[in-house]
Amino acid sequence: MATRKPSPDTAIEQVDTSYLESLVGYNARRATLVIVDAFLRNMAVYGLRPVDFSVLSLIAHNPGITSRQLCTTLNIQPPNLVGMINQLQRRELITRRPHPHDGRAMGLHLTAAGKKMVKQAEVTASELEEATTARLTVAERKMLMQLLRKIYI
Amino acid sequence: MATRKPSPDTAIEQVDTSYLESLVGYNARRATLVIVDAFLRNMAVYGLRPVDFSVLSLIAHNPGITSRQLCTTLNIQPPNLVGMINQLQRRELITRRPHPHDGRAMGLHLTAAGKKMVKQAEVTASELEEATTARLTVAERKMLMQLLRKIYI
DNA sequence: TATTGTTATACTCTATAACTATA
DNA sequence: TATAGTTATAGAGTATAACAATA
Repeated sequence: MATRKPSPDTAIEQVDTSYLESLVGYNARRATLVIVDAFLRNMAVYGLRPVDFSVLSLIAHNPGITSRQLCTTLNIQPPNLVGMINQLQRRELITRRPHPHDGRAMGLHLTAAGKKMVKQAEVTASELEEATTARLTVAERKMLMQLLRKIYI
Repeated sequence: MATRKPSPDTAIEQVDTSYLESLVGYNARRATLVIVDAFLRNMAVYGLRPVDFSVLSLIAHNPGITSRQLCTTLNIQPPNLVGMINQLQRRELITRRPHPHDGRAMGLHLTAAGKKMVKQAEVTASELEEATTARLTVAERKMLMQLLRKIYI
């Protein structure tokens, strides 16, 4: 029979994480890290990090969106978006056009190459969703997202 | 009637995030950020970040745990833990004692002050759990953690 | 030969202050 | 006066290489 009560200066064989595992935040963070890791690996072929994918996808579904709107939607500080947008433009995935009503702003649009990449990347993202939630049923996956939204919305 | 189909160079009034919201990763990350933000605010009185709290709590429930075990459990790189441990020791919340079986390692233990702080901090963490999951029933909260664990374990 | 703890270091991510041009 | 976009910069977080002491 193994010793149960840890006496002073006893080595820990198995780490007890039961307390941390009783916290939603701990579980949410661990799950997020696993998904982000898988995302980084699978999106590397496109040269896209999660944030780049989010930006491109939002431009795809919102042609003409401004940098400011991207910042608000994705919780990015404006100075931190500048470099990303410049890089996406240098890679000829997006273009900047004058905003129709606001001379200060620029509307962001995908190039043909950008559209093609987003299309492919979204397919990869879907496959990734399947893989990371492989142990969940369709109903459970839906339920999980509903519960998560109840926290952040 | 409002214009429905966005023509070239049309301003985006309302950003359509429906695609991103269909991804588990996006929802998990957003929820995690909300919880971490709340955690940072509420734990500031103790001078503890989430990682400091996790470290102290693991030492509390696993007296004698080594740095290496903390790193493995929390997915921290050993060099990045050194500073945290030093700081917690300087704050007289933990002590390092020789490991009983391994001369290379040090067992980590809470001081009386450390035990007192962990006790209080865990109460605050519980209150925080209540607040961040206020829109979830007890059953939903349990379900959420089970579903998250199915992703990361 | 492998592992624990450590130092030094670099790279990424995120945040703030301040500027310009337009509103 | 306020906002969009930008520059410069600082701080936090995270990663790798290499070392001494011990297994």
